[in-house]
Amino acid sequence: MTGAHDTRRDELVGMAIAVLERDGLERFSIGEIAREAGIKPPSLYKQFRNKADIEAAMIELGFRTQAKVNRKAVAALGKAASKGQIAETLVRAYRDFGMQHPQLYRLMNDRPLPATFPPEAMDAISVDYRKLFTEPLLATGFWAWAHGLLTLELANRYESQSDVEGLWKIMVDRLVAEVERVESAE
Amino acid sequence: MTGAHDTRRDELVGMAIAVLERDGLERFSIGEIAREAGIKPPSLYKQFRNKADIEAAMIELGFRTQAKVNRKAVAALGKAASKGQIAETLVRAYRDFGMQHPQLYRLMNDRPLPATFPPEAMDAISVDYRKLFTEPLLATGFWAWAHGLLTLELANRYESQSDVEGLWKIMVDRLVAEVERVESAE
DNA sequence: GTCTATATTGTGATAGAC
DNA sequence: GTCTATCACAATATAGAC
Repeated sequence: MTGAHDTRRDELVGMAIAVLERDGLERFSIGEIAREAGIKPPSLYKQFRNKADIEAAMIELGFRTQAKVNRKAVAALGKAASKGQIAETLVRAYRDFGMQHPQLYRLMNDRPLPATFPPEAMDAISVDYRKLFTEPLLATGFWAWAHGLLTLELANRYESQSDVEGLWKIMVDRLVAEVERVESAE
Repeated sequence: MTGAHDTRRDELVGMAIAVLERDGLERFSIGEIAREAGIKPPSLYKQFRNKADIEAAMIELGFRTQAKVNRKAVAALGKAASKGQIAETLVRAYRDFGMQHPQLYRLMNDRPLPATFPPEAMDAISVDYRKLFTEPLLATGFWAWAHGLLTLELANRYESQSDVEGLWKIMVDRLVAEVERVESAE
């Protein structure tokens, strides 16, 4: 989520995400973003209209990053990868992203998106999943499953940590069976 | 969530939940709870230590209510109900509870539970699900799926509302197949 | 792009009287 | 169980100079 930035705005968005992860979604504030950037809070208003504007930019960067890591993970598999391998890899990447950016993941997914949110940012992700299924609804169904597993993991809601891997395995096994069933029928 | 109350404390917890649903998780406050109850904010501190204490009581009432509606829904099926019918009914009750108390559902499930949270409140729920499975992890897996479907529905994250019913059906069909497979093997 | 100064409002919380 | 009075802060945001 860090790296080279074209504009001051992009740079500040990256710092805002760092602050979000450090302080948590409920506590992160304009003031702390400014402190992180080494400036005073009013200076932020030259780049962003208000706090919601900052959050929208953070969410957008989050989705773009997610799309990038997905594409990279699948590309690393090579051309000969089966649909099942691709599916498994995408789930792994999804979980890893959430575990590495838990607060950003919450910001991105726990409430309705800003009304003005650009659809391209999300289309870049969903396209990865839909290729695996003939029935598009099935892609969304398994996405919801992964989302549920991940949010409960992030919220520390499983009784024992040792169960977590098994829970993901149950889901991935069914996902792989589903997409390979489709593949063999082609 | 309303009804007879034994103590002033219970009464205030019910009002706090009403305020939460009205104002939303991000905005609900001590001041608004007091206003709803027709008292001044400091009076609340005779019944609760602090805001976290109020939230813990709200969460606990939420889980107890959920356990109650689950038990009621299953009881309404009668003794002859199959495991599949019970499973389908429990999913319906889970979704309905979330849709009727969206903000409370978020409070209950979107972050780690208070460290001091009494386990009985949640055990009363999980017991309903575990009866359906021989493998206990499978119950948690389908719970996570329902949770994912519900949170995305509450966050308005599906492209079209018409898809929502289909998504739940995909999940319920697989759940029913799973528990009836177990039942027929008994 | 940054600052100082300031407005405005809200927040959770305590002390102590009735 | 309720009140008044008050604290101690922290929040987002604006105006206008450099």
